Amino acid sequence: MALMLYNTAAKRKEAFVPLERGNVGLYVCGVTVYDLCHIGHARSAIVFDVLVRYLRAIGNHVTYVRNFTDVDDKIIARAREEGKSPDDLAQFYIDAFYKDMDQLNILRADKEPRATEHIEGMIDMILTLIKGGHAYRAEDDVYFSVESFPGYGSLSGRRLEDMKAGSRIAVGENKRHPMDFALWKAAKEGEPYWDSPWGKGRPGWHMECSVMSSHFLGSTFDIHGGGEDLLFPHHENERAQAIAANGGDFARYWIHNGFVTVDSEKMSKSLGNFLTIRDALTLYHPQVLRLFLLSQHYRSPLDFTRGAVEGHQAGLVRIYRALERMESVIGPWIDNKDQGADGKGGAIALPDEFRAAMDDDLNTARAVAFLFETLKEINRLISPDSADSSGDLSELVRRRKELMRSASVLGLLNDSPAEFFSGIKQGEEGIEREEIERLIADRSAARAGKNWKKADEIRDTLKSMGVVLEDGPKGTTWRIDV
RNA sequence: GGCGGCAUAGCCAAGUGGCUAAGGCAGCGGUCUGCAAAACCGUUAUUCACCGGUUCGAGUCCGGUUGCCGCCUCCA
Repeated sequence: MALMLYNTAAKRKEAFVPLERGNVGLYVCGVTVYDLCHIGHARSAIVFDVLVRYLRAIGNHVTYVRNFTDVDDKIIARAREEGKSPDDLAQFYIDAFYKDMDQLNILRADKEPRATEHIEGMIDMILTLIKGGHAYRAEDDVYFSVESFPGYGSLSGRRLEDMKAGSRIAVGENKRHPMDFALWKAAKEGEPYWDSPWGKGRPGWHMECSVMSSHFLGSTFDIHGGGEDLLFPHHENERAQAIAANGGDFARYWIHNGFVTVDSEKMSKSLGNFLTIRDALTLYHPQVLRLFLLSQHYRSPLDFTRGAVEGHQAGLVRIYRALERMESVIGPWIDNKDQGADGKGGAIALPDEFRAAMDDDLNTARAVAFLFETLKEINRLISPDSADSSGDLSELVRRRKELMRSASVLGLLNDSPAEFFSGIKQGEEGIEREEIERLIADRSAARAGKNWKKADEIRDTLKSMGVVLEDGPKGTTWRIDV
């Protein structure tokens, strides 16, 4: 079994072989911190979170680098609007990023550099590019010369001639070629700046990723990821300038996740369908969102609709109910040292079917299907009329281990059933425990007297309060309807 | 205009030329239950947008048609 990944650069699935056996370097483009993260950021973060967890689960040591873009035109504009300093604004949204991503059970990267921490490195790279004839100064700006780099366009499958021909890009007065892009931008009045050989200014957008990825992972490293929209121009430019400056191959595998649409529309502020993670979390439990976002292949576009998400909520509730029942049969699930995908050590044992799905370009949809197949087995084993239920529990223990280990690689089922159900219940504050218990006691008395009419009335009353009853051999239990 | 992607059941969705087209949600029938709920069992696509072609064999490959979407400008 070997992990196959779709490499955008090759336009096909390739066997993933790291540069150094057992050691993987991964760089993912993070966010520009000028606003709250939306559901599309969540998808990207989750996809690469799962990639990291899986790479570790199969025994790799992973160095995961994810940046924050904290200097940028949008940040400057937004800070000005809010009367804050760009630094304060950036810090505010970095904090918000962590808050949202933590809820979605997204692991921290090993290195989380900010663009502003690497300005010197960027200046050095620009100097190298100028020296090598790949960049030129135009007044106080510096541009990269795309014509100086023979492979320009190969990553995104574009040809310079085509782009020039159909170009909607205005030819900057100072640019030699319309596709040339800024490496260094002179600061205008009132903008943040750093001193440089070209005067006060700030780096162009693509610089940071070239510099920071090379800084932490070397001039040739294993995987570079990001949203598909970053392929061009960002990744194309990032790669061109990095290779032009440092040599090497830059990233060997390029992975791009597909977009999220909301009700079939691309998210945009003008359409008013810009769904932040925060808003989504008021509607759905984070685990539900996570399951939904992993329920289709990462490269496919994903349409966020209420109906689709709620379908997955129903499925997740079913899994957690089974986990709850298992707790009463074989005790709570305890994390063993050898389980979980956060380990730094060797591979963990994963079911073959799960591995086969994940090895196939992280087919999380198939991996999720495996979870549900395992769930069915588990339910069968603990079903009251199951032939197996009386005797051997080792099969159940084994199945649960398979389920939980697989789920942990997906970052799912990390809550206990109790946590999950208390998290997913809505309107619980309006419900009085004592009142419910009293009604149930009344109903039990009625049932004992075979007064079914009264018993059913009480059940209906509770139902209208959002409480569902389950009569079992050990009495009546209740839960909040979800 | 250039480049790319997608069309599989009521809905979401997997499917890497070849046994009976995964899985989830919803629905229906059954078991269990006083009745329910939950769980289990069964059931729900002779067919994969449409038309051709290649092949012994195609949802899977090729060409065309239609429809939807993305990138080419900041974007996960």
